[in-house]
Amino acid sequence: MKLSPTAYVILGMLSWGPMSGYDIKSLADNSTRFFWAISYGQIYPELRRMAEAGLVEAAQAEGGRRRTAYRLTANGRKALREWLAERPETFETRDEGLLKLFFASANPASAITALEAKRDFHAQKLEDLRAIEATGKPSGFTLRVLHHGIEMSEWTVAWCERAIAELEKDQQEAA
Amino acid sequence: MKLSPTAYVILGMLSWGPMSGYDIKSLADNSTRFFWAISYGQIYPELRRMAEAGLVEAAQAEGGRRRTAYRLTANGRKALREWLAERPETFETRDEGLLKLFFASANPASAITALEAKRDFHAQKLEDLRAIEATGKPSGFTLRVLHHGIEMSEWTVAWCERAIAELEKDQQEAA
DNA sequence: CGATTCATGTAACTTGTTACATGATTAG
DNA sequence: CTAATCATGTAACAAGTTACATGAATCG
Repeated sequence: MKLSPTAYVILGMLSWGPMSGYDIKSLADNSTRFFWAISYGQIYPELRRMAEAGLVEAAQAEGGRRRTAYRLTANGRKALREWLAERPETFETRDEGLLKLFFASANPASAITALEAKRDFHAQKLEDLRAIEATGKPSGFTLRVLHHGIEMSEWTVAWCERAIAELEKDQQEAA
Repeated sequence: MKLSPTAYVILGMLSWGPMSGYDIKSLADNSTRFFWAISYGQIYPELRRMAEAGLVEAAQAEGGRRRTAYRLTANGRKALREWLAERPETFETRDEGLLKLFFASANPASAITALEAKRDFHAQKLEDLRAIEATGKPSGFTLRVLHHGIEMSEWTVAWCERAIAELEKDQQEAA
């Protein structure tokens, strides 16, 4: 059975304990979203398919709210472990800021706007990641990934600042 | 008329001079692909739609090979300039290496494999970008974007090396 | 003359997002 | 009581990839 990388996000989350689709989405919005976003439109159909394939099973339907928590089956854990052992292949970036900077000769004034937007985006991301760090929850591998995000965002903000300063200097010299 | 970011890649390329769909694809594979990839399945239908909308027009159908080069119309240039002036919003990453590292507690030995694959990917990218730099073609904004890619790749390769070394040290201490 | 490159195009598929609908429970 | 949160789900849409088909021109 071939699963999409997104299905493995679900499997990975369930490896930490039983969870509902809602829990998975909430967790993803505070963690993997920075390097692998997922949406409800994927989660619920995928959970159902994985249940049919025997990779996950309903864990509880306890009192209170209507809610289905899923847990990994032995097959599900095996599928996750096998996927983890394979070399990752997807490393994609869609950066509209770099794209606009790249074509900025058609509108040179837009270059600084694009860089400011890129800087602001990563500054916000940095703030979000530091807030997650402050909760003290991540440890081990997840903490390492968090630190990657923090350091990368710091680097990116600094790069944007530097580029903006250089462009502004160019403008002054041209004037 | 609402255009997809990918359509603006085409418009941006045409702002440098008339080009065929094939030319656009070749150029993109040596430049924007690192932060905004496009495929033939988008280019040809998009060129046709933009021609119908009056943003581009066929420039030549000169002798030799069958070939349609397009150039920007005044409206096309205007659309490009307006898009450039808007704040960019899309900054997305899909990093399967970080994803596997994030869930590596379910298979700890896989962490180093994932990091090595990530390192190798960015080392290859660095090599590609340096080869482009060596052609001496990029200048101005495109050179700045190229340098962003080079510096970011260097940073990433170094980060991976460091993380691998730390994980290997952890393993030794555990043994 | 055979391989490569130039060149265009489409169909099927995969993937993912957005918006909406629905309704229970809980906190203030 | 009412707003927020918990919770599930789908339909329509948007975007993009892959594989394939076709064939001319050029290079060795």
